[in-house]
Amino acid sequence: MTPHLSGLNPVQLQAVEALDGPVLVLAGAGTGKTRVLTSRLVHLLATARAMPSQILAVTFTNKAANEMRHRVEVMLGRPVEGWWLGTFHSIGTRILRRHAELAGLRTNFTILDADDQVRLLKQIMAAEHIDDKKWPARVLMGVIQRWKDRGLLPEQVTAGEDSEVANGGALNIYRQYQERLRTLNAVDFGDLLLLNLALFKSRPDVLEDYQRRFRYILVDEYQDTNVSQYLWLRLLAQGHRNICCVGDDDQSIYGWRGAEVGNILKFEQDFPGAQVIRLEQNYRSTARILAAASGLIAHNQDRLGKTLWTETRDVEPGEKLRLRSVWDGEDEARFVGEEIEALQRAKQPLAQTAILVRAGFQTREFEERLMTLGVPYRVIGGPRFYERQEIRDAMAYLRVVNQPDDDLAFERVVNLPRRGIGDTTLRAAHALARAKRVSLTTACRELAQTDELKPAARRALSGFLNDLDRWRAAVDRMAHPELAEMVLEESGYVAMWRESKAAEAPGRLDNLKEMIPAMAEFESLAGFLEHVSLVMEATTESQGDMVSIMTLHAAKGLEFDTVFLPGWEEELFPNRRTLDEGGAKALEEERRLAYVGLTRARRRVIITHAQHRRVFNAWIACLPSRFIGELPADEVELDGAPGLAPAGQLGRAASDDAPTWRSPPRWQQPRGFGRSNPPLIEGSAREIDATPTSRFASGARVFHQKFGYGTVAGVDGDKLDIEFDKAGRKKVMDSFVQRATA
DNA sequence: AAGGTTAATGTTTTT
DNA sequence: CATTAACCTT
Repeated sequence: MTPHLSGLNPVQLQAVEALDGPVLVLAGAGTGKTRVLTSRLVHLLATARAMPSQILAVTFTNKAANEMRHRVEVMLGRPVEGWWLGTFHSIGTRILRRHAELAGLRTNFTILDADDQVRLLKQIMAAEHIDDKKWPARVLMGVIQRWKDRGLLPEQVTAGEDSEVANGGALNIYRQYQERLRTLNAVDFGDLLLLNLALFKSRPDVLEDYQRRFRYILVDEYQDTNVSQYLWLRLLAQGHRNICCVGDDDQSIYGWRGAEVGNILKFEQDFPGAQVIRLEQNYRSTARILAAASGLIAHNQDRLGKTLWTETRDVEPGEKLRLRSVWDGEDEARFVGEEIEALQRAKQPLAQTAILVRAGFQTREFEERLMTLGVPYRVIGGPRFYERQEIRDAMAYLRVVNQPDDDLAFERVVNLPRRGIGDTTLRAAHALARAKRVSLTTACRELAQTDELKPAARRALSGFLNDLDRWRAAVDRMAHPELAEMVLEESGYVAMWRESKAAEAPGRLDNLKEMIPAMAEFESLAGFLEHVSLVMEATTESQGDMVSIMTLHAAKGLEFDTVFLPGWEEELFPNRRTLDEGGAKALEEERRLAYVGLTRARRRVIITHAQHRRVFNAWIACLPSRFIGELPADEVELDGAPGLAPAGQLGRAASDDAPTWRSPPRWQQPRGFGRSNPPLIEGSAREIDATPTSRFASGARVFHQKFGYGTVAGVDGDKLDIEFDKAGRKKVMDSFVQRATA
């Protein structure tokens, strides 16, 4: 047997060897998915079934693509040249650049990021007199993005779908937005796929060429594809029909970004005669963790159904999951910190420990605690290098040099540092640009020729345009890192920070210095700019033995010995806002997120829920997440102070009490209703929807569990301003205090 | 054109 | 509370 096939279990082997025809591999968490993917690619190449250039392998992240490339090359023992391996977006870009002129673009088109998109939209909305207050640009952006996710160009959006947003003007804005992008010789992320679709539609000959080319297509994380990606794949696969999609419907957590679980659920209908292979043997987690995760995810309706199992099931089930009830966020961080120190004392590597949270803001308390304890940690997915202000500014300079029509970049730097090109000048330029349907640079050039501007402004503008011309002339005769250095110096941008007295100025200069050598890795300025647009993340993988803190979304695909899952509370997780927006479907996605969290753990899971949390400036009572109630009781042990734990919750579905997502959380229901626990704290029932009026008036003596006795100093709806005897003046929810008894 | 003040607004975010 | 964007004043 060939070496790349050895060590695979029978089902994995089946998945690797099923090369022809449509194949769906349902790969549960920890079942060796990556192994199968890479082996399949190696199998294709090793058996010479396909040349590298005939293989299309698509992933969602650059990380996944890089890992796949690396593992295939290691297994094969040689580098692979010329294959189409990359993210949906990078391959979409590659195809689009080859045929740019057919899509109304030039080859050097710019890829805009979310920030630029919003700024562009704001401009269009302002011109259309749409109230930014009523319809924030971000919301409209979301609407447009969603259309793009579904593969819809403006002319394909049906009138009925338009009405709800921006008084029926969203489609109009979308149309203008697309027009404007073409003028700017720019695309956004959605376009990278969408314009591929349009290209394939208008030029069947081009499509046919790719259909012939890609004899074998491989797709990772298929459950996360949106409609546009799905259509793209389906078109490309129509030639040879050798498409293999790998995914796990239970790990679909990007629905809010347009991913359609439906794509994976209906694969067999889309590709008749498809083989469906289920990878169910888990090599990662203990039997207990698997049982808990399976028990939880069984509460979802929309799933293909898989049962994960492990060979050690009966022999050594592993530790029970631990459930800990804590007083508040601070207490939670303290508890997690202590547990981590205990692991440290037990000589467990910190790198095998992770804290996985629902939302980014939750990381702060853990960071603070670990910092105090001196436990090394890293936060994954924080603010990224290329999102820093100074880097974005520098990038804008380079963009505008590389592509003169990139208005958003132009606007960003035209008066940075200040060179006397202010509002008035720009307003005139904008007006001219809009009237003539040209880019801002072009408009500015024209403006500098007329005497519409005051002499000072005119001189400043001409000066800047001359600089741009000079820099552009240097693109071909200078190495791009040197060019960048020159641009940043001559523009006065670096000087601006050098002279700045701001505390963060030195740091910003350091970052700029760091950027220049990083550019040398790319063959050209354009190559560097594309990398930044498509990859965004800095390649500096910090190493060392550290605890990882990240969101559940960021944790997908990773694994750790010990996983802490804090914040398992109603409202936070499942997230209230998500539920409000997405209903029952969203609840299932939240549950999948919980499932992803549990299945990251190899040996140990510690779940916590806080009884109170500070939300902005008020304290609120929190109930344990319904997901806690959905965990099989046998697999979980209650940890710590008895009485505080949600006894009686465990092992029965908490969602029995709150069966639908619309029903209010249990603590809002009348006392004694159903099987609800009595509130842990007297008076913790709180009104949400009704306009709240406080039971208390100014001057009332009250008692608070955390802050002790105090006097009500002011009442604002259900919020009380209380002067506490010991804790000082605080704003507190009405529901959180009781009348002082003494 | 620049700086300072006030008001709004707080999930997840592979590309 | 803490951050950011919009606004208003000089």
